[in-house]
Amino acid sequence: MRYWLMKSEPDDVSIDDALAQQVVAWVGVRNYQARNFMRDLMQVGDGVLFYHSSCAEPGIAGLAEVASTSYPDPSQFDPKSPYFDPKAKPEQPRWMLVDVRAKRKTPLINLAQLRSEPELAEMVVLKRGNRLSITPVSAAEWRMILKLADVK
DNA sequence: GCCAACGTTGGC
DNA sequence: GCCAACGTTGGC
Repeated sequence: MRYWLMKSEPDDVSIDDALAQQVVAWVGVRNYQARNFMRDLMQVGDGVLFYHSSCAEPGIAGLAEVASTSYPDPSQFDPKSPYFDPKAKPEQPRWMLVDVRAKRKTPLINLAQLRSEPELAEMVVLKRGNRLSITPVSAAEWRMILKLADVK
């Protein structure tokens, strides 16, 4: 059982969209490290912090969980998709994804709040220059964030 | 295999 | 829109 932070642009898929759909396939990850997290480490039931990025109010916006093991991201094979990858072949896919089940919205925890918590100082997502869209979260960080979100 | 150029991310 | 930081590409 692991914990993760997964970034989504709310203009694309917000926590509200995810809750409405219940389960979303996490399409479009095109970074090998993030792919490897999904492919090699994620297991059904892992905790997910749903993070809004590239928007007016970046921060943690909800809670979710990993709902499948990994499988090929179908968008890599679709020439009409912005995520199309001409080098990917169905018999040898490059990009994998998992399904994510949205669980609940939280009061938005913004970056200033996250940075103000000494216990969260080592969070990967807060590290300078970090651009990874999926980052590991420790059990202690997870508990701290549930506390900040006032989740019992 | 090096590394400069280029593209992308994402907060501000 | 700016720009720092970082990943990827491709010529050599």
